[in-house]
Amino acid sequence: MSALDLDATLDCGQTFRWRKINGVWQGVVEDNVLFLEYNKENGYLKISSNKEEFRGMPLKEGIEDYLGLKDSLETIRGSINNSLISSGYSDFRPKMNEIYQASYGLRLLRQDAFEMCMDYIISTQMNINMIKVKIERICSLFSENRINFKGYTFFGFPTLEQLKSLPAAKFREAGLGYRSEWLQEFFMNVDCRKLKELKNCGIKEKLDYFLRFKGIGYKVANCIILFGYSDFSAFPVDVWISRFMESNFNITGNPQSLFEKGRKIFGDYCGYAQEYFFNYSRNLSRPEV
DNA sequence: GCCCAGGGGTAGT
DNA sequence: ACTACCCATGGG
Repeated sequence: MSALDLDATLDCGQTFRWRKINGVWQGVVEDNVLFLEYNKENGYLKISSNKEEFRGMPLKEGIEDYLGLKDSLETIRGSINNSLISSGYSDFRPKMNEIYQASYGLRLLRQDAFEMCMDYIISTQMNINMIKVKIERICSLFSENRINFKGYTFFGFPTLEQLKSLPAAKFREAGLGYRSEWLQEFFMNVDCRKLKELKNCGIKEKLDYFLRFKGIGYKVANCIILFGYSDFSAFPVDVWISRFMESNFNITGNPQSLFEKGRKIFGDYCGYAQEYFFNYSRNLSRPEV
């Protein structure tokens, strides 16, 4: 088993439907309920689910894919380091090595693009705990998606058809504020076939599609592309990344220009670097996970 | 009461 | 292209 930091992976702002209870991570991924327990000493990952399979794969194989365990962290870090050198930023390397240490075993999940669209439209100007609560509130509107597992109740992620049936007022009731109309319009206008086609497209084409929706700007679009398509050339810039780039690398600018700079400096795996930065910065500002 | 959160739209330069 | 201001909600 390759190196894995399950706590960092499931609690670094890339996913919102996981919670840790009595040492066990409980999560909902699409319509799968998953319980994960990781033993750091012997590297054993205990998996339970309401289903035998995950995304058409045997459970173990499917979860290892979901967790990004097939990513070679050495390859990724090598690529980032090479990019630092070729872009003329080799003086960043000591700081990067410190960050690698702090985020060792953090992996980017293979998540669903449609699910990420809703999650990150909601995420606008909200903290992570609030995002989790709001998403859960929307999911629980559909009692037909209820899944009972090991004495707990979960809700599978709603389909587009289900979400289309919600008027903006329903989102208001759920406490989504000014994001309500964005969500309603998104579900009315999104093209599921296009979402699938984008898997074979470059980041510019993906950006071009998502930026047309109200409520999706540069940051949200990059999150969808990074977390929903596992396109590691995306580089979302939020307040944390913005502050991090300035205080550690003395790089300033608006989010769009930081996106361009991040891509140039950190290269093909800048999305991985970005998540290391986010995890590193956020851990410094809170006492305990 | 204040400030802030994985920002974005809009109107004004 | 850049800036200033507003936008709901809830927690510290």
